[in-house]
Amino acid sequence: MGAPKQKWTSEEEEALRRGVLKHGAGKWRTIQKDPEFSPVLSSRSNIDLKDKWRNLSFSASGLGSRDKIRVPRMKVPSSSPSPSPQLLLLPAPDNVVEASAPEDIAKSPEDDKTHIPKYSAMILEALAELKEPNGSDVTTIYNFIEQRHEVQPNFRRLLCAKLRRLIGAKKVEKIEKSYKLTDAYAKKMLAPMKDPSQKKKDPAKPSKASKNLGLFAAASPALDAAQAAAMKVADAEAKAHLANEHMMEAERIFKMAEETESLLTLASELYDRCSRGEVLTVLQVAHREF
DNA sequence: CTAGGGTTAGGT
DNA sequence: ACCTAACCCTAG
Repeated sequence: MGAPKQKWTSEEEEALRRGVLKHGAGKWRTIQKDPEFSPVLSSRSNIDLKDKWRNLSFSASGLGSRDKIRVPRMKVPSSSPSPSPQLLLLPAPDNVVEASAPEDIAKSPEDDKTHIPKYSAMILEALAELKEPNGSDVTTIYNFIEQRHEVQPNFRRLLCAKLRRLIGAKKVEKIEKSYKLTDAYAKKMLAPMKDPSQKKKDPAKPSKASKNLGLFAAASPALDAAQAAAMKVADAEAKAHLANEHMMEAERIFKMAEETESLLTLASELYDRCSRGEVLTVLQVAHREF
């Protein structure tokens, strides 16, 4: 009657996404009361947030006029052609950006010839997309990465160590208790938009995903990436839910790994500081707390 | 307060 | 006619 339906605006959606990244899915009241989002979400209740997030997650992973498999229950078929029945596969191959994204972003030819797997790439990616002017705190970064990729349970500790290294490499700077990309490095990332092989995605996008994505893609390329991120988030959410049991097991291992990890972090930090010319004694290090 | 099932309005 | 998104209700 009075208010037929109040459709969600893109600002509200964006605020919701950022809220989930910052506080985690399920903390609807917290998100709604956060001064960062409350102006945008003032007309939405915590329940509205929850429902909207449910819709977003659903259409992102369910994606489908082709298949209406809502909750696909894989029963480990003995003669299935699919080699990995555990993960849900999207029917449309063209909109799967997959983990190639982080590599693109953090591709620096000459910087570290040593190891540095893709974890640092994930961090840079997270900072680039969160792009908070005052930097993002560790929890925000952690949540972002944890929802987008599946990480080992001890990742939080690794994260601190990696951040220190990135600061040393002048790619990241620390403000108060938050981290952000340095201006110099942020520019380097924005410049190359990859070669023509990237091109446009298939114009024949399946169903309504294109409706939502199209809005943002036209506005800004960065938001486009954020959209892709959001889809990954939703996907990761689903996986995380399914992998709940595995996580409990992982938690047990985490307990064991934690002590080992402390040593690794210590070593990593030592290496970091020594490589910057600091002279440390074992005693100094021993007095440091974790 | 949140999660989840259920209901209805709007759009194709 | 069917599908989705917003809204509502209720148990935990």
